Amino acid sequence: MELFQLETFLTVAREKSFSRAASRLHRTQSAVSQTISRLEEDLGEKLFDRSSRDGSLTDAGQLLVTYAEELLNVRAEARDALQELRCIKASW
Amino acid sequence: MELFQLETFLTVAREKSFSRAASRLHRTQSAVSQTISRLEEDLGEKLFDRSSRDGSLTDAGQLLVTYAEELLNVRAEARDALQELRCIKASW
DNA sequence: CATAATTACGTTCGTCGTAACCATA
DNA sequence: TATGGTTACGACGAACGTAATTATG
Repeated sequence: MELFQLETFLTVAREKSFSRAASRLHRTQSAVSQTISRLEEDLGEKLFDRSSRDGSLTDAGQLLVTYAEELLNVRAEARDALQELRCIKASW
Repeated sequence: MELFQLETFLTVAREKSFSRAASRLHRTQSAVSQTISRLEEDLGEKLFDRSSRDGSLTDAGQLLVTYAEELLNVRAEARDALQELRCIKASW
C-alpha cells in the first residue's frame, strides 16, 4: 500500500470511472487498471465492483477511501511544512 | 515521497545509524543509503547530516519525522480496519 | 455496436545485493 | 586502520504506453 497507488485509487473512486481517472491523472486507462489491480492484490481485497460499470466501490473500497484521503492530506501537509521551512531559511 | 521511503527514513532516524537501520529492515547498508538518497533528491533537501557520523537529522529531517510517523500510523490503521472488515464478513 | 476495462508485450525506472571506494574516529 | 556511508554495476519488479481483447449497457 503506497501513496502512489492510493492517489490512483482515490481518483477512480471520486470519478467513479477508470477512464475519467486516467484522464485526470494524465495516464492511460490501462495504467490505472494495472495500478488498481496491484493494490487489490497487495490488500487481498477487490476495491471496485466490476460487474456493474458504474464504478461502485466494494465494502473494502468504501472503507479505504477515508484512510486514503487522510494519508494524502498528511503528505500534502508534510510538503507544505518543508516548503515553509525552506522559505524561513531563505530569509536568514 | 512514498511510504516505503518514509519507513526507511524513520528507521534510520530512530536508530541514528544507517547500518543499524539496515539490519532492522533486513536490507543492506547500501540499499538504505540509496533509498534515503532518492528521498532527499525528491524533496530537494538533505535529511541527515553526514559530516558528523552520529546520524543527526537536519532541520528538514527533524520536521519530517513527525509527518512520517503519522503517515505510517494511518497506514497501519487502514490495514487494521481492512482486517477487521474481513473478520466481520467471515462471520456472516 | 460503442464504450469501458483487462490482458499482453516490450520499455523505463526504482530498489535490490555485491563489491569497490571514501571518510572519519 | 576499522567501521560507517557512498558509488558502480547488473538483476529484478512495478510502473508505463500501445495495441489487442473482453465485456457490458
